[in-house]
Amino acid sequence: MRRRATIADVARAAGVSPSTASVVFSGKAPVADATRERVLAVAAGLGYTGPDPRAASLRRGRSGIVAVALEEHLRTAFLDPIKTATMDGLTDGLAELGAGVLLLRDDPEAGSDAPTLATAPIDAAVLIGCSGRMRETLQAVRSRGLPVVVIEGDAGDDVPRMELDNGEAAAQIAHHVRALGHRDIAVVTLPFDGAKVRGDATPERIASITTPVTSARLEGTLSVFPDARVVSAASSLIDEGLIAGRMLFADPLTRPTAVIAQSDLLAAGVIRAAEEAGLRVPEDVSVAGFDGIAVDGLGEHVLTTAVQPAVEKGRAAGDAVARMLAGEQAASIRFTCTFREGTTTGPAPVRQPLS
Amino acid sequence: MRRRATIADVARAAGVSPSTASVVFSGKAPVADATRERVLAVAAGLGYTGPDPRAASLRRGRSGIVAVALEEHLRTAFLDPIKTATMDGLTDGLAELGAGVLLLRDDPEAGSDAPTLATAPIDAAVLIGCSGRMRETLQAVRSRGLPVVVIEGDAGDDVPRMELDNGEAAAQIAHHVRALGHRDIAVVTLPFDGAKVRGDATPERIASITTPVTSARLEGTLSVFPDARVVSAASSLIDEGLIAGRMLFADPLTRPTAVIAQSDLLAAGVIRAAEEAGLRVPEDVSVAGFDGIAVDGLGEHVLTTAVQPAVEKGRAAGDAVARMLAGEQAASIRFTCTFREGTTTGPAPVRQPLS
DNA sequence: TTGTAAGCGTTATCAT
DNA sequence: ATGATAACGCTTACAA
Repeated sequence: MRRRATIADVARAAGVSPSTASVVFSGKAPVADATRERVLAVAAGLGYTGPDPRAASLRRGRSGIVAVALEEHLRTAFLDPIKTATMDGLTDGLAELGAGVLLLRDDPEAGSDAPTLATAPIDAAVLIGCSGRMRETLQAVRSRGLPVVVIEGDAGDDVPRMELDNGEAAAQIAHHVRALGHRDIAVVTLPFDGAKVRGDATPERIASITTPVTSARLEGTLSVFPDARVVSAASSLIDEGLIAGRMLFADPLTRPTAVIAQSDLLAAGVIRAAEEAGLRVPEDVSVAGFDGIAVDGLGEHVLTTAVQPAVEKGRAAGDAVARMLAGEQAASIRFTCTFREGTTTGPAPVRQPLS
Repeated sequence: MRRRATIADVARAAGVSPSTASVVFSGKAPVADATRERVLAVAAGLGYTGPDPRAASLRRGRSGIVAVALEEHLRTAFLDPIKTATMDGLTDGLAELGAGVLLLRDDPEAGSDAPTLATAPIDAAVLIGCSGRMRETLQAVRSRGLPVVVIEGDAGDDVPRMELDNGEAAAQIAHHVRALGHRDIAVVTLPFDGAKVRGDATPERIASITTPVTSARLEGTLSVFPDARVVSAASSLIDEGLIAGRMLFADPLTRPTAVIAQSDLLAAGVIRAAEEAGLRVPEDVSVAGFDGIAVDGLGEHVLTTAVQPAVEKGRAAGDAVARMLAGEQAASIRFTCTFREGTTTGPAPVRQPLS
């Protein structure tokens, strides 16, 4: 087989100019019916199935592709209900714009030549959960002049952000817990950074948190409970909450009466750990989450949590990209979480005085 | 601001040829350190951040992007645990190959100019759950000479397929149910086609099923229970199973003693419907699923089901694409499901004779 | 190690 | 309604 036919071949065989043939396929200008028929017939005969998208996108300066960069391994992202809900809204918003979604990882393995924000043929980028490490790649994208929108992250003041009132919502949960009489509190946090460290956090480590969501929620909680014990999880998974919960409930004398988890999945794990330790929720220990998703395996419990508008966040990001691509300005949007009191928090138990 | 700097501008300003500048960025040939430094410095000065991916991909003939086409709306796909598991394996396999994943819908709305298999700058395509409608688009891709792999679908004999032994596994479940003494059976199927019709199916409709998974599993079941009542669901969701279950359990006189659902989610819905109708599972009615995923809200039940290797399926598809891109042949693979007996199937209840 | 030159396949512009 | 032509920005033989 010879080389693939091009639009020039088709044009020549049909006895028209390349521009006419091009127009037949793009429909961007009127063409005589007879001419179109002929071109199409010739194209079919040559096995030409339409313009090469690579060439078209070079010429047009648009590829019709928007990158969605995730901080973590894609496998992890798909497991996170909040991310999928956000993606859902996002793909919706982008579809209206006529763009496809290219899934990208923030940090492709060094050796791999997988596409990155800097090397992929994209028209714009949406970063989900952008933290420090992403900054320099981001710089490359921005200096290419491509629109960038950030969901739950910080990429500088001139990059539109779609974010939550994480601090306020976390504080609201904390207030609720304090109003119930709790004084011995533990916080189970989302990851501090890419390092996936697990366990009790020192003040220094807390000061060095690079993940904006983690630090905003933590600040909200600590504003109410400055002395809370802080334990970080390596990712937002039930199993991670389980591990953290086991740590917290290991010593009956020092265990908290309430645990504030930074995600519903973590909270579900903490609850499981509590039950494993023979503690009743909420009679012996209260547990609160964050996100407002449906969690598997919680049984009859309804989590006390902050419900976030995840789909709307994604859709708003898509809309912002569309606007920027159209040359307009796009503003940051701050979404509001809704506090939901469930059945997993209750009055603080009365401590037995040490006789 | 003037037009964006190109590699030619950089080369000129650095006093080298374009090819040298190109090599500095691609690293495909040795360059004197001094030269590289100079080029890089000049590039930085001009705000040049590397080759335009669109131009590079035209020249190279590769874009580094593989399309993953889903039949349904992305939102729906993400809700399906099997699809996410498959995507998980797939993105893994493709990452090794160094390709990005472009999420595509099979059937973009007519008005939208969203990219399609025919118009996106892709190097290959993976179709998940390809049914009839996708065929013609597919034709365009194949005649562009791009590798195509299909997961759970049929795109012609020369397109490698990653599939399950759906028929055998379904038959195995049916045998299990029959061995328990059941004779009054209902099947709750996955969608027949894109139409999302719901309810009792006529033989004609059954004959016209275009979704391969649905028809393969159904044939397996009918091979054991030729007279089973067949009810189709509009999609693989717990709520759909619930709707189907309500239909089945509406009339105590005609209700089946066992329901074979084509997915675990549907089975979970059927179980919920049974409990809603005051029926105990499995004492009054047995329910079996398909997939082997963890389902939310099943309580203490362990579903009797066929466990499929979803992640492996995806990864194998990624590997197949890699092989085809390397010019090798890729063969179809048929994965085997594992029957798992749970607690949702039991002996058929003894019918009260009508006195 | 660096330079020359020839495209990659398309589409926008401007005539005709 | 159609045609001629010039980019779009880069890469890679091949030559020096």
